[in-house]
Amino acid sequence: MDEKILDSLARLFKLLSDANRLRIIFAIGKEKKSVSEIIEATSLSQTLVSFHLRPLRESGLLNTERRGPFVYYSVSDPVLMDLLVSLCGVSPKEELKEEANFVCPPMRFMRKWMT
Amino acid sequence: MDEKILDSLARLFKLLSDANRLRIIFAIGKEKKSVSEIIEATSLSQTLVSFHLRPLRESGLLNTERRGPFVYYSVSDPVLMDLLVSLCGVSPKEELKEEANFVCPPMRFMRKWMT
DNA sequence: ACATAATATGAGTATTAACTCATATAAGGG
DNA sequence: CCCTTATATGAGTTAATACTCATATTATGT
Repeated sequence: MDEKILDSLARLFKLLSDANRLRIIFAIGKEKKSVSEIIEATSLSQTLVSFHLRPLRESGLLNTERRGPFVYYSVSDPVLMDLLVSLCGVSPKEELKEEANFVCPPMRFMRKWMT
Repeated sequence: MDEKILDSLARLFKLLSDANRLRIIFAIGKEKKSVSEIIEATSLSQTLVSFHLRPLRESGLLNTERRGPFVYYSVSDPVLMDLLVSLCGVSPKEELKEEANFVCPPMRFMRKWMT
């Protein structure tokens, strides 16, 4: 059993294990959102949003693109968004729910743990 | 967007976000393993194993069953094991790999993040 | 009842992660 | 060049989590 793999799996789960980071990811959804928009949507402080954006960006879960004074963040892999929407049964944009309704066993398992 | 759901999702990810807890879950696999066997398989100290078993048990991810002086732990939902095996591409028992090879998008996404 | 093996737990320490504050950098407009 | 807005970052604090040690509990055999 390779220790490296366990570590990287634990790292991925750790990135997703904070409610504020999840809020931020949900706020971005499948669009490109500037930091200001994320702050507005989440009601978190600017510093806290930037603080959480860092590990999400550095791990590669989020992409950035600067346009003038704004930095736009987006979820690198749309499937991550589908996965979270599917797990939570709630989408920032209602129409996302359709395409996100995964019915494979892993999804069913995880959904069981949502209260 | 319901805050409760985000919290419970974060909690589930948190349970899976520690490499030692993953080691313990992998050590159990799809069988029933006594604490002694888990200690032996993981080379972690007795106290540390019991320490990590507690939240896994209390959250319901693991089941317990006492037989004489031994307490046997098992993974409550076999799909969790499939999910982890599928993500890591490594199984304690080789034959598990077959049935664990999920090809749905969420799995492909997560697998991308394993180094 | 005592000795031993298996497991759990309370209390303390240490490490890490989350958060805040002040300040820095970057861009655009006057 | 200065001023304003947008974002990032270093340093410090607090809070949570991982770990250790000593000891408690539960069960079994004698």
